This record gives sequence, structure tokens and C-alpha cells, in this order.
Amino acid sequence: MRHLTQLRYIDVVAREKSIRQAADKLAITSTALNRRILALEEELGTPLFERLPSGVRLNTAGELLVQHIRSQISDLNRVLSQIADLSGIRRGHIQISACPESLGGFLPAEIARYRQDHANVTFEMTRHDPAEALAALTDLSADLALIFDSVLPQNFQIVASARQQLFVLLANDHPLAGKADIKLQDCLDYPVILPGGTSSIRTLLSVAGLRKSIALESIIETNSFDFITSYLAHEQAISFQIAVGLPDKAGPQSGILSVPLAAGEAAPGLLHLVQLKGRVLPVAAAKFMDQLVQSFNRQFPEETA
Amino acid sequence: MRHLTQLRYIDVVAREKSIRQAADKLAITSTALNRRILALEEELGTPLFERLPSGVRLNTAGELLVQHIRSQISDLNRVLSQIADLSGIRRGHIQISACPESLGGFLPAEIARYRQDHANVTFEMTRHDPAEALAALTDLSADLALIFDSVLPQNFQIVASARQQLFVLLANDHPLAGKADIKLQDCLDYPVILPGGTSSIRTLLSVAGLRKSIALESIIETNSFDFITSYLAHEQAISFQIAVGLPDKAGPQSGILSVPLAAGEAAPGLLHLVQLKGRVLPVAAAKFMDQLVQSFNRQFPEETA
DNA sequence: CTGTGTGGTGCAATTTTTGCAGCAGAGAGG
DNA sequence: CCTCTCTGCTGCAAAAATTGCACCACACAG
Repeated sequence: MRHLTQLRYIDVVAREKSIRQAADKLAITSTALNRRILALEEELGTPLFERLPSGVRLNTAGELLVQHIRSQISDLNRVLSQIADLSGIRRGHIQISACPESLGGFLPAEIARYRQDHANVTFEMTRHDPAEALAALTDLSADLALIFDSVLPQNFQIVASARQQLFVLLANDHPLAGKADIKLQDCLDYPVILPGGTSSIRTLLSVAGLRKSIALESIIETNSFDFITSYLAHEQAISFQIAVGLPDKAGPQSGILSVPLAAGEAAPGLLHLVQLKGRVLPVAAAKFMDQLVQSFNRQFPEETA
Repeated sequence: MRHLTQLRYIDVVAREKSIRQAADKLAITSTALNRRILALEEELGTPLFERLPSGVRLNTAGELLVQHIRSQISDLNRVLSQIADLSGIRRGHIQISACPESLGGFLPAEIARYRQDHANVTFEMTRHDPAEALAALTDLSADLALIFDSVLPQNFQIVASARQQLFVLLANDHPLAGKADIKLQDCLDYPVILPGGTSSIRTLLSVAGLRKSIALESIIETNSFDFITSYLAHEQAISFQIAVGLPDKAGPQSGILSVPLAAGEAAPGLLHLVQLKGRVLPVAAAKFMDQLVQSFNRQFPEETA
């Protein structure tokens, strides 16, 4: 869309906070970009950026305009996908902000399933903590967000929620492997790998530990679940994960088992599917959202809120 | 706004249903306009217009796009007026679709009052019947509409309503001039001028006449209240008007008097202040709307709904 | 058949946009 | 105090897009 170049330019400059870097990203010269900005500012009769020695920063007027630009761009994309829908093409692009837990097995499976019916739809997955996820929804760089166990401000809409019980991850030759469920007390006997500081899994475990006076001490802390699953093969360590994050490959043949924590050991957390309140999603994103909601209901029945 | 030219072009072509005529209106050559359209269609991969021997007509895809374009244009205007507001300029442009009745005295007075505080705000008043008014709200060529006594579909929001009693208009040397109120029966003795066919005043009078078995027959029918007020000086005729339409100049010094119809003679109609449901109005329009609502409440107390 | 309307096209002139080279200013680090 | 590097900005010429003229094919009216 030709007429959007101008707007995209402003948007990128606002994100990069530097004309030259934005120009690089846009594959044009800083000259051209600079001049377009100056022209626009003159046309509006107001500067949009503050000029700092280290770059530029949005003005109040600029904030207003950029917010509008972003919503315009996303609106246009929605209309374009509607138009494409008319000619039966079913194409689109979906941007998802996902918590690390959901990137393990749940989302890959869902997306693969969706793409079976909609091969022309492309995806963009970004791993975000809750604050980043909300920011992404706000500046329209994400259509949907999966956020685990976080309090949400008013201007976001929780489309669906699923109660997520904690599971223990361990190698299938681990001494605890045979059990039907595991108590926290049992975990004290083995080295523990915990998800990194901001993870809600960690919070849930701390709360549960406090209640039972059990202090789990981790030998390794990481924000990569990939690391965890591959490490479990090397030592008789255990780690934790929520239902949605259990990898497909968790099973005897992969060497990794998941065993639920015994009932009452730790409070479950809530996984939320979130969108920006009041926003009309592009058709593709709306349909994918529907599929996710159905999956929530099917995989976590009576646990959805 | 430079990047909007493209969009405005499409909008105008859609309205004019002819590339050449749209080109005239836009003060460019049909060549240029034609090529922009072709380029856009190619970019989208879908035609937007059907080519007819008599011109062009919007496609389904085109309808979708044009609707989006109009909302984008109006949104942009809203943002621009917000930005202008930041620098304290208080400028803006308000488009009002008005029923003929309200153009007589009410709206001119309100606008004059508004412009005392906001000299940089410009207005565009269009006289519309109810159907046209709703169309104008829908295609965003009007911010607000004043509609008299008409049933409204769901997707419009009635911001305020005022009950409007009927008045008799007559010259101040008319035999009925001294009365405090007038009955329909009295009107039969004088020639009657009625507003044109679609006017709701006419409907109210017909209903009232049926109920009392009084058939008012008009000697003149016109959709111009200007004509009515100036004609009343030439013959001992009478006409009708609602409260909001009484000209400021109705009074002894202007030669025109307004006398209310006696209570129970005719049912009052409802004057609605309407906007498109869910639309965020530009600041200027929103403020003017507030003023109108207050005027409704002040001038027609306990009659507003 | 002419006459007038429509949208579409080849080509040249014009306008706009872009890129190169270079300037002034503000830190950072020695 | 210097240099070095970063920033946004500007003059001028090249490149690219847009525009306008003249013209074509077509459809309908009379």
C-alpha cells in the first residue's frame, strides 16, 4: 500500500528513536527519511519529535499521531484481509505475543493445525513477559497474547482462561518416574531446575513452598525450557512446567516424563488469552482466536473461566 | 495531508461514479486519476470498480475499502484536531446534517454562540431529510444530525431528544394574532401553507386532523420556510412550525408571530440529536454536541428524553 | 451514421523524491 | 583539549514517480 509508506516511516522512527537507524531498517537514506519527517511536521504545523543529541523522541503530538497511525495500519490490514477473503484467498498475518510456557508444545501444535486449513496465513511469534505482551497489544504489534498468571489492567479483554496445574518434569529413568503424582516433599531429594526470575511458575512454587515450609533451592535457573528438557537427560534433576507447556515429545520415547504435582500441593495458575479491548481483529486472527478458545475448552475442560 | 490524496481520490470517484467527473472535481486530469486507480487495483490484486459504459461503480471489495477510507479520513481529522488542540489553536470543522425546521432559528443561534468562543472552528450545514441524514452520518460526511420525528435504525445513537409542540405562524396583523393559543378548527377559516410532502410537521397535522375530522387543505406547499415567512406578509394566510424552527425574528417588529396550538390539538413530535453509534467525534464536534445537549435541556426542559 | 459520453494507453514534460557529500552540534574517552 | 563518533540537518544533482496531451476503443442516443 503505497500511501502507507509515509506512515510506516513515522512509526519506525518512533520505535527506533533515531532517524538514521530507522532509515537503515527501512532500506532508505537518512536524508530521505529526515526530509519526509520535516515535511510532515511542517504540514501539520507542529513538531512531532523532540530532537535530542542521541536521537529523537516522540512529542505529545507525535504520540497522538503515532497511536493513530498504528491503529490505521492495523485497520488497513484487516480490511485488506477482508478483501482478500472475498476472492477466496484466505490469506493473512497473525502476530502473537506468547509467554515462554506456551511456546513449548501448545502453540506450535495449534498453529500447525490452523495452517492445515489456511496455508496462506503467516505467523509471527514473539516471546514476551506479561508487561511486554501488554505493550505489544497496545501498540498493535501483536494481535493476541497468551499471558500466564498475571493481573491485567482494564483496557485488555480476556478472551478465555484456563486453569493450569503444575507438572514435574523428569527423565524417564528417574527414581520418581513411576509415580502417579508427586509431592513437593519428594522433590527435596533431587536437584531442581527452576524457570527464571519473572516466571509465574516460580511464583506458584514459592507460594506453595511457603505454605508447606518447604524451600526448593534450584541448582540452575534458566528462562529457556529447551535447556531444561535437554538437561534432564544428564542428571537426575527435576523441573516444573504447566499443562500448556508440556512438550509434545514428553513421553517414554523422548526420555522426558511429566508427572502432575499431587492435588493440593500447589495452587494452579491461570493462563489468559488476551486481546486489546475494543479492537476489531483481522479475519485471520479472529479465526485463530476462535480455534484457541475451542482448544482451551477441549484440553482444559471445566477449568476454563 | 499528503498521503491521503490517494484515498480522497478513491472516495470522490466512488461518490461521483465517474472517473472524469471526479477528476474535474479534484482539479486533476482524468488520466492521472485513472492511473492511480489502476495502480491501486493492481497493488491490491483485485478490481475495486465495475466499469460500466456510463462510468464506474464500486465493487464489493471497493465498498469495503471505501468504507474504511472514509473512516480513516474522519479519524485522521479527529487526531489532527486533537493535535491542534495541544498547541491551543482550537480549530476544527464540524459537519451537520440538519432537518429544515432546525435551520430557521435554532442552529444559527447555536452556531453563532459556539463561534464566539471558538473562532477557528468552521461549519458545514446541509439540509437533509431523515434518510439523507442517516446516510450522511454513515458515510461520515456528517458528524451530527438533527432529525425530526423519524424512527431510527439501531446503528445510530440518539444523543438527546426534545419534544416539539406545533406553533401557528401568522402575520402580526392577522385576525388570530391576539390569541394565546389557536385550535385547528380556527385554521379552517384562513388559507394554509404547508411544508412539503416529506416534512414531519405535515404528518403531525394530518394525524391531528384525522382525529378531529378536520381536513386542512393547503393553498401552497413548499419545502422552504423562508418562502413561508415572507409570504405570510402578503395574505392573511397561516402556516405551522415547531418550537425549534421558530425564527429569531418572530415577533411584533418582524411582522411574523408564532402562536402555540392549543393543548391537545396535535401530538408533539420528537426532535433527535443523532450521531453514528460507536463513532468517536472530533473534539470540536464533541464540544458542539455538548452545547446542543445543554440547549435542549434549557430550552425544552422536562421535555428532553 | 454522427456525436458525445465512458475508461484506457504511449510518450514526453514536469514535479517530486532520493542519494551523495558535507556541516554543526553534543557527548565519550583518552 | 583533543579526537572520534554519534546525532539531525542542508545544497545540489541524479533518479523516479506523477502528470498532461493526444489519441484509441467502446457504448449508447438520436
